[in-house]
Amino acid sequence: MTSNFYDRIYEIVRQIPEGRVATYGQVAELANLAGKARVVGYALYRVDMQTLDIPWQRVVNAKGEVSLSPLRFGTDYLQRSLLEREGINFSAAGKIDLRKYRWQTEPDVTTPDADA
DNA sequence: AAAGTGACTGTTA
DNA sequence: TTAACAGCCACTT
Repeated sequence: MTSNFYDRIYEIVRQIPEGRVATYGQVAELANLAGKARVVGYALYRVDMQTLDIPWQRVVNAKGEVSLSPLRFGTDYLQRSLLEREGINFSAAGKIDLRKYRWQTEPDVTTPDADA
């Protein structure tokens, strides 16, 4: 049961620090599963039902919004609550500023756009 | 085994 | 800016 993919995914998600969020695509990439973002979502979908040891709430979609299944309707409020509790701020549209809260595991140059 | 589904993402309009 | 399409791969039936 549970393919290796899932174990890898869970491992990554567990490493997301508080006050930070990661996208499904990002988690997939870190888990060596680039392009399989949907699989990540599927894995987390199961995790929610099996265990709560994983901070699934810190995983959001590329739009910076909380994604959820119509089956879990209502849990979006829970997820948002948990994230706000960690210090993450939501916009009026209910979106997260990924530029600021995205879990960055790689050193980027921040694109110093010319010389101001 | 084939077809359908999905907690996604990037491109195009 | 949002909305719709297609691509993507694993899981379920």
